[in-house]
Amino acid sequence: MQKPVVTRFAPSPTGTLHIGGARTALFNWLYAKHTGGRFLLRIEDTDRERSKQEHVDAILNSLRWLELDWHGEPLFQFARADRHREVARQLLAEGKAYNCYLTTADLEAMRGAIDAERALAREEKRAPRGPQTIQSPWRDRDPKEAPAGVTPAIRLRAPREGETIVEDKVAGRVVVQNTQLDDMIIVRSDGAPTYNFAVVVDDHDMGVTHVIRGADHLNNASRQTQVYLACGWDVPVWAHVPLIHGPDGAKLSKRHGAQGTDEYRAMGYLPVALRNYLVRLGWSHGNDEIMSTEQMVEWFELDGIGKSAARFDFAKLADLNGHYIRKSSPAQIKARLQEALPEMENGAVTKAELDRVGWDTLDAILPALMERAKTLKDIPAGAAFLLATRPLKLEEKAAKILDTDAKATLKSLAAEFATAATWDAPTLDGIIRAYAEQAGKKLGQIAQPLRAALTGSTVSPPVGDMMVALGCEEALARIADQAA
RNA sequence: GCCCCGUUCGUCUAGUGGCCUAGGACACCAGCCUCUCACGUUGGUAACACGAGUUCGAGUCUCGUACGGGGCGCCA
Repeated sequence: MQKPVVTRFAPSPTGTLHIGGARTALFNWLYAKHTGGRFLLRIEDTDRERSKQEHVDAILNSLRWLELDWHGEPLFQFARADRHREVARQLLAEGKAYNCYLTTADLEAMRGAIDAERALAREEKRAPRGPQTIQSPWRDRDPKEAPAGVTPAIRLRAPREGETIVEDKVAGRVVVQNTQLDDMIIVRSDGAPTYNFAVVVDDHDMGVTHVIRGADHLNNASRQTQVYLACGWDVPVWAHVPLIHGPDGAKLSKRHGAQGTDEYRAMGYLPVALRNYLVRLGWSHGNDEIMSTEQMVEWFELDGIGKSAARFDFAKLADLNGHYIRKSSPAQIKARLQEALPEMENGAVTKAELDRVGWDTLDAILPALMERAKTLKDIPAGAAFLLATRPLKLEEKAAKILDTDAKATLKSLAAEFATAATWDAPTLDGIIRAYAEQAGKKLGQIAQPLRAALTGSTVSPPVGDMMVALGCEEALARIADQAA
């Protein structure tokens, strides 16, 4: 029987959840769901300087927001240092690792010598001589010769001949000559286990069967393979996912606008849209673009992952987001908005305003706003006319529309509206249409001045909807403000 | 510099030797719908990096070149 699949996401809490990390987490989550396996979380907090609890919280929050649930409690890597050292001791006892008494100064000197030889070789147009990696003499030296007072680092006794092969589900078969790999340090001289070692021990202990992570770790995979082999453990299935680049093709960075998942929330993107966008970045299932989470789970396979890096395209994300906003219920959007508004630009002010007048004020116009929104930000922006106070400030174009003719139209229209039997959109629309017909004018000649008077703008939801949202009194007052 | 990886429309991608006069989506352009905007809808512009080879036949296989990315720590 096939072992049940165990995947994991292992972020370092040195910042917020990077959008690339979000995709990695999504892929791991999807694959676990797809195979009926488990998705685990491990916090790689061994960098004591940069690891912060606030970052752990931020990452966990982003994962929850994305609705990527993990199995059990997150494992903290730093807390497992004793276990890592124990495995290292075992390797030492078996002769698969050794104490290395090289000092930092020694290493610098050796690297300097290698660089110098390489430079010389280039000049003389010949191949560089001697080892091209750090080769510790302590690999073969008698430990009795150890200098007094120097605490050793522990190095893995890696094979110096042959090759190390990584069978990657995405990259394929990656072969690295062992001469390229030095004896990696697994425990530092201060007793702290190194990343490439701790990762292997943890993944093994957690029972991880599939390591799905960024392609920036592909080189690490060969080193880690050597650790697995030394320990006599099964090597997991590797899948190194190509990185996400910014729109200009360079590594996604601050300059591109947003790297943190929390920033996308603040920009008004829906988790369902972000998931759909992210899953199509580097993975495909035929020509399917829009897919439900259920479909993603059903379809997600490792061999659907592409080999090349993808550029982030905000326009496509926005399109997807608009789609999912339209598919949501007004209640869902209202809830999302309440959640995200405090994080948005000027959102706190808008939220205070809406809290004051009551969120129900939005109800009449929300569906019309959702129809037009690309991000949640567009909702408060589109509802701004509701919160505005008379007399309205007119945009230049709006002022232009309100010429003498238009003002006269508004005046006679106001009288018609005052007779409305009920104040709802169909009735009001009916009045507008009847008036246009009777006056022999196009609808636009009536609706545009109305729009200008109601909003001070030339762009808005349908006027009928807005009049209902504003209420009879306010709507008529705004029309009267602009009427001749 | 060394090692590893990649390269199909502007972008994300389909494509696993003949179904490709290369398909879809976003973006863009034009039309329709229409009270503006948006939605929807119809159509359009637009790509196999380059060069050799294998083959009856190559976007698909091989090699080279160019370009891009990643990695070279007692960081993670």
